[in-house]
Amino acid sequence: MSNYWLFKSEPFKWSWDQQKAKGDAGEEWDGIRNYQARNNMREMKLGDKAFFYHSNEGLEIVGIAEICKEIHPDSTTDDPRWECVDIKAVCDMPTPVTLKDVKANEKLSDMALVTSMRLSVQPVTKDEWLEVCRMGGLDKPPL
DNA sequence: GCCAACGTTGGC
DNA sequence: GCCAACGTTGGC
Repeated sequence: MSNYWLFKSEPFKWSWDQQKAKGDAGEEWDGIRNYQARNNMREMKLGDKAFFYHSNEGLEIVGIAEICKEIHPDSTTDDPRWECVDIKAVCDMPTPVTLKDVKANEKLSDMALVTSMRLSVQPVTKDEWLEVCRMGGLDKPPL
């Protein structure tokens, strides 16, 4: 059974468009220097799905990505503590789901996006996954 | 650009 | 091992 996640990115550093341009090759999700975020990445399995969220600007879930390489050393540092996964774009959210939308939805009140504001790599429950996909206009959510 | 929240570091 | 200082994240 696959699990669900959410990756935050500041679009002026690494945007959904840039991620999509990488296609199936995917891209290393490097630069994470937070233990909780790294620990979440350690749990990820090939094929797990994840929301791609634009922080700072946009403040919305813009697309769905998939883990295409499991945990490995972060190539941007020699510090062995920091590891990461690779992800590739799967599809756009037909309608981006904004942070405002998430906060306004009672079903999503426990979502880490709301409760752990600063965590940049978060777990998403299956219920949350389905609800956000529904809000985003995805009739057939990737599972 | 501000600043609150919160994670990390380092002195003791 | 506590906790103050400091740095970073991210919403507003």
